[in-house]
Amino acid sequence: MTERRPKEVSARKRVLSTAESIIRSNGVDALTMRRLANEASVALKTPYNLFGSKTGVLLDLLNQATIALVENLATDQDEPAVIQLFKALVTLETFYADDEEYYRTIFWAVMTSDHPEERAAAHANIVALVTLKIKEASSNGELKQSAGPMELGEQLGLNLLANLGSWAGGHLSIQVTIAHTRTVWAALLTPLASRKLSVELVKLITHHGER
Amino acid sequence: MTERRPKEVSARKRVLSTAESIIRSNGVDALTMRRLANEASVALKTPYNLFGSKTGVLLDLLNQATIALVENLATDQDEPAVIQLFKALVTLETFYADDEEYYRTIFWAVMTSDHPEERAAAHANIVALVTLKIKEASSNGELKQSAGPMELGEQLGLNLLANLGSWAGGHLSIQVTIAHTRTVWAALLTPLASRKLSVELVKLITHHGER
DNA sequence: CGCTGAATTACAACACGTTATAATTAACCA
DNA sequence: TGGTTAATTATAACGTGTTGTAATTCAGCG
Repeated sequence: MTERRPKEVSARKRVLSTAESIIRSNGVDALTMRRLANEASVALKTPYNLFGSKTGVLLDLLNQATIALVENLATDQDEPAVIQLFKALVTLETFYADDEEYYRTIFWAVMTSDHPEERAAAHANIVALVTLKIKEASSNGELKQSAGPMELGEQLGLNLLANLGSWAGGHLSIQVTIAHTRTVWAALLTPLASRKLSVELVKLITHHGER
Repeated sequence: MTERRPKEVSARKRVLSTAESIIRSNGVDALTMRRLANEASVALKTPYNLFGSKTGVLLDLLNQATIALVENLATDQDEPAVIQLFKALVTLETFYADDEEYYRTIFWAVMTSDHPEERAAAHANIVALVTLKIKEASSNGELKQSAGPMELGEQLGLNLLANLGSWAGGHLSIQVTIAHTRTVWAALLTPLASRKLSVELVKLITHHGER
């Protein structure tokens, strides 16, 4: 019943950092389980014990990145919740832009894995997060009564997710991707925003004309 | 230089219909190249000669479906181009809904293939199609001058694509997916629409409150 | 009819993700 | 210190997509 950790932990770290460095230097196609095991100095089976599958390894890398991203999200609680959402979009953009190819790669790898459970988790998380903020905005009087916070939050969250999916799979930069998301969010929220909020949203939506 | 067709054509048809029936009866996971070759009474190498890869086979199935879909798109040229776009959304929805699991499967298979060229093609196609209609709308006076047809068309097309990607990979129905697309399209177009068009768009956007 | 050349075939093989098996290692506890 | 037990190891194997090779088939042409 007692769990043994020391060796497993170090092997775990070694596998993860080896995976990351292989991806960084040679791309995700170069990441084979045999090479990973060799370079991490573990048996082929060990990554399977620790992470369950190749996707499990990549998911762990993605989770690491997501944790680091969420730490950067420290929001100013005094600001309107809707504005916090838009600022989070900026944070996300600059975070991913900092190492775009790497994040794109692991995002795509997890997204296209056969085991759909992992996709569903990340999916539900982000929608819940956005919905939470929208509810907050709603109870703060930032939005008109006619706005259904659940549907609105789901709509915004799913839009972000869908766009990130396109980003991961394709040839759009994270900047363009987030710009599209911002435009759609602004277009959806503007008709529902209270007067005060509208002023700030108009600034955001006018970005569309440029570029 | 002369091309021999008879045998190749029949083999081609046999491979495609066999692939389709395997997917329909046992899912895409059951579609292995060896099984496909066996049931199509063809050597393992033949599908590679004809389609290049497994993804090539699936892409051909998707193209078949797309051709059938486009035939259903026969639009009423007298209507405003923007309204034609929204009606095309309805056509797409009912077409996919008719056999949702099958279309979802092949869509996903092509979308997540390693060879990205195939993705890029479908990608460019749909964006071009939407952009064309938006340009038409613009020169018909359906949209205000401030609307940039290129960016707007790209934005709408990419949104549709991103949402279809989510649909293919996930657990959202095609109805919900298209509803989201319709809402976003309406939200983006409404501020840019001429007075006459606005009236019709308002009807569409009010779908959002329900369900 | 027989020839030619391209398509198709049968067969083997490769690298991949993954799993099974049995032997080995090493942390924990008495 | 030595025994117990779980993790790790080495090794082999399976099914997969894909490719190479050499033999075979077959439409078109003289």
